[in-house]
Amino acid sequence: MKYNAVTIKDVAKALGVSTSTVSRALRDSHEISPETKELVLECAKRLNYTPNPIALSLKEKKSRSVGVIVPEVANGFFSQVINGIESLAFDKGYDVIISQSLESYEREIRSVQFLASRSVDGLIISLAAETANLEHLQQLHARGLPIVFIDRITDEINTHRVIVDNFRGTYDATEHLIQSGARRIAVIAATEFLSTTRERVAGYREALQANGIKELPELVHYCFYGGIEFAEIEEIVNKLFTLRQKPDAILTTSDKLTTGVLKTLKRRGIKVPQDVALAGFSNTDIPELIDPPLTLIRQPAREMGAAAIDLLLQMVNSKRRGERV
Amino acid sequence: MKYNAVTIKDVAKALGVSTSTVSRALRDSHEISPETKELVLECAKRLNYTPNPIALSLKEKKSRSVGVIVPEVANGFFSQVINGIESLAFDKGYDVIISQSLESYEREIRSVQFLASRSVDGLIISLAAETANLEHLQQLHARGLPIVFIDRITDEINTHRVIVDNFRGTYDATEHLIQSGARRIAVIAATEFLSTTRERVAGYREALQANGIKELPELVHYCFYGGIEFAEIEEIVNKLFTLRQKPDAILTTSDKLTTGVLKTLKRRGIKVPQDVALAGFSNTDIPELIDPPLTLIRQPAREMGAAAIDLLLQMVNSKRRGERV
DNA sequence: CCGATATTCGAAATCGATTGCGTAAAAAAA
DNA sequence: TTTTTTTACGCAATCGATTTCGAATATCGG
Repeated sequence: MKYNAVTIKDVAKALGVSTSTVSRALRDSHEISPETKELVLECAKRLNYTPNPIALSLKEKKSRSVGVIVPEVANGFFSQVINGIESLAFDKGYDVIISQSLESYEREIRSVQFLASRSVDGLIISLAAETANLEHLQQLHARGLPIVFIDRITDEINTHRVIVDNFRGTYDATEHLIQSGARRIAVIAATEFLSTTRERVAGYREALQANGIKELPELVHYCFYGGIEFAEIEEIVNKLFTLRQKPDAILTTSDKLTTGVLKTLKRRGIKVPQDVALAGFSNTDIPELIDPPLTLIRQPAREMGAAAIDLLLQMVNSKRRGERV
Repeated sequence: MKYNAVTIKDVAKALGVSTSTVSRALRDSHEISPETKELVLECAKRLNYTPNPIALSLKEKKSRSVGVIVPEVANGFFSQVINGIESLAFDKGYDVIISQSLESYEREIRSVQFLASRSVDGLIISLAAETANLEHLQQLHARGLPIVFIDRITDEINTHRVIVDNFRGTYDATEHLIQSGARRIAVIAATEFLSTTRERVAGYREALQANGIKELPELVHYCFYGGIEFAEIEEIVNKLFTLRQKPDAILTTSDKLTTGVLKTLKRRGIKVPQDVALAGFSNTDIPELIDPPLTLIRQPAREMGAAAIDLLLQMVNSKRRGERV
C-alpha cells in the first residue's frame, strides 16, 4: 500500500504511544505488556497498517527479492524455469525480478549491475551466449552476493549449479539415432563457449566413438546466437543439404534449435524421418504433436527452477545468520 | 552495489564537505561551484560510488519498478508479452517484477497486494480465470496506482487496455472454416467470464449467424482452467466425439487450448483436417510445423507487451508531474 | 518503609539520500 | 566604505521502520 499508506507513526499517534512501542508490539517483543500489545494490534488492523518494505530494506540491507537473468523469457525452457522459480519464491514471500540478456554480454553486465544496485538478496543466472568473461559476477560473488547458476553454468565461480546430465542426454539420443540406422549424424549446437554446448557435443562425440563412427567436421555446426536469429539456422541447414554426402540424421542441442531446424526442413520439403532423422533437446509440446514423434531430450525445467530458488534461499538465509556458505 | 557499498557519506568524508554538497554536486545543482563539482565527481568515480535506489525509493515514494501479473509465465503468449515488457522497461531503467496468478483469484489478490506493498510504480495485469470481483484492483486504482490491462481486461476499471480485435479473429477464422465446408463447428473456449472468451465466442456466433448456420449448444464448451489442467480439454474432446453427430470442425480460443486439443486428437487418432478441421488462437511455432498447417489466429504478443509498458510509463510519469491522467 | 530489581515504555540514532532554510564570505551596488 | 546581493555551502529534517540506551513506574525482599 503506497498511496496514503498508513505508517507506524499513524498507529502511534492514534494510540498516543511512541513508534518504538508500536514497532515492538507488532514484533511481539517481551518488553511490551500484553494489554498494550493487544491495543496496538487491534489499532494496526483497524487502520489497515502494512509495513513499508522499502524502509525495511534500507534498514536491514536486504530486500526480500531475487534477481533472475535468462537469455530470453519467450523460450519454452526458460519460461518453465521461471515458472518454477516464481512459484516457490512467491510462497516464501520473495519478489522475482526478471531480466533478459538476449544473449548479449553487454546487456548481461548491465542487468547484473542493475539488479545488484537494487540490492537483490540473491541472483539466479543462465549465462548469455556472448559471455566469456565473468568478472562482473565474480566481483559480486566475492562481495558475498549469493548466486546460483542454472543450465548454462561456469566453473570459474564456485557456487551452486543446477543442471541436468547434458552429456548423457546427447549420448543416448545419438546412440538412438545410430541404432535407427543413421551413420552421418550432423549436430547443430549453440555457441561453443556455453557449458551446455560443450557437454552436449561431448556426449555426441563419445557416442559416435563408442559406436565406431568417425566424426566428420563438416557435420558439426555452431549457432552463435543459438537460434534467436532464425537465419542462422537456415543457413546451416542449407549448408548441410548441399553437401555431396548429405546427413541422414540431425541432432540439435536446444529448444530453439530443434524448432528452428524443424521449421527449415519443412520449408524445404525435407521429410522427417524419411529424408533425415531428427533428435534433440526440446521443452515444448511440439515433438508430441509432430508425426511421427521425434526423439527428444526434455529437461525438467520447472523442477530445475524450483531447485535453483531453493538453493538460493538457503544461501540467503544462512548468510543472514552469519554462517559460512 | 550493496555489499560494503560506498555511500554519499563516504564521499563527503573523503572530501571534508557535507553530504548536502555531495548530493547537490552529483545532481549538478547551480548552487555548487564548478570546482567543487569537479572534485566531487572525480572522488565519486574514484570511490566507485553508486546511489542507493532503496534510499531513493523511500524518499521519493517511487521505486522505478513495475509489477506484472499474468496467469502463467510458461505460456507462449504470455512469455512473449513479458519479453516485450521487459525489453522496453529495461531500456528505461525500470525493474520488472513478475508474478503468476495461476488462474487463481486468491493468488491474484495476494500478488496484487504484494506488489502494491512493494511500492511498484505501476501494474500490468492479465486477469485470472477465477477473477470475478475487482475490488482488489479498484482500491489501488482509486488510490492512484497506474494500471494497464492486457489481453484479459475488464471494463469495471477505467484505464488503459491493450487488446487485439478478438471478435474479428474468431469471426474470420470461423468464416474460413465454413468456407472450407464445415457446418458443425464446435468451439472450445476458456472461462466464460474472461473478456477474451466473451469477445471470441461472440465472433464465432456472429459468423455462424451471418452464414445462416444455427448454433448448437452441444458444440459450445468452456474450460474453466483454460487448459492448465489438461484433463479438462480431454474430457471435452471426448464428449464432442461421442455425440451422435460429431463436429466437423473445432475452434479453440487460446494458445493452451489449441495445443491441448491437438494433443488429444492425436492421441485419439483423429486426423486433422481429414476427420475434423481445426482453427484457433496460438502463439507458438506449432501450427507452422504441423502438417497441414492450421488456420490460426496469432496475437502480436511482444508488441502488446511493449504497448502496455509504454502506456504504463506514460501514466507513471504524468502522475509524477502531477498531471491528470 | 527503603533500596533493589523488573517491567514497560520513550527519546533519539540509524539506514542513504534529498532539500528547505540559514549563513558566512565574496561580489556588486550605492 | 557601507550596504546589498549573490554565491556556495552546512545544518537538520524527512522518508518508515528498528533498536540501543535510558528512565519512569511498579514490585519485592528485607
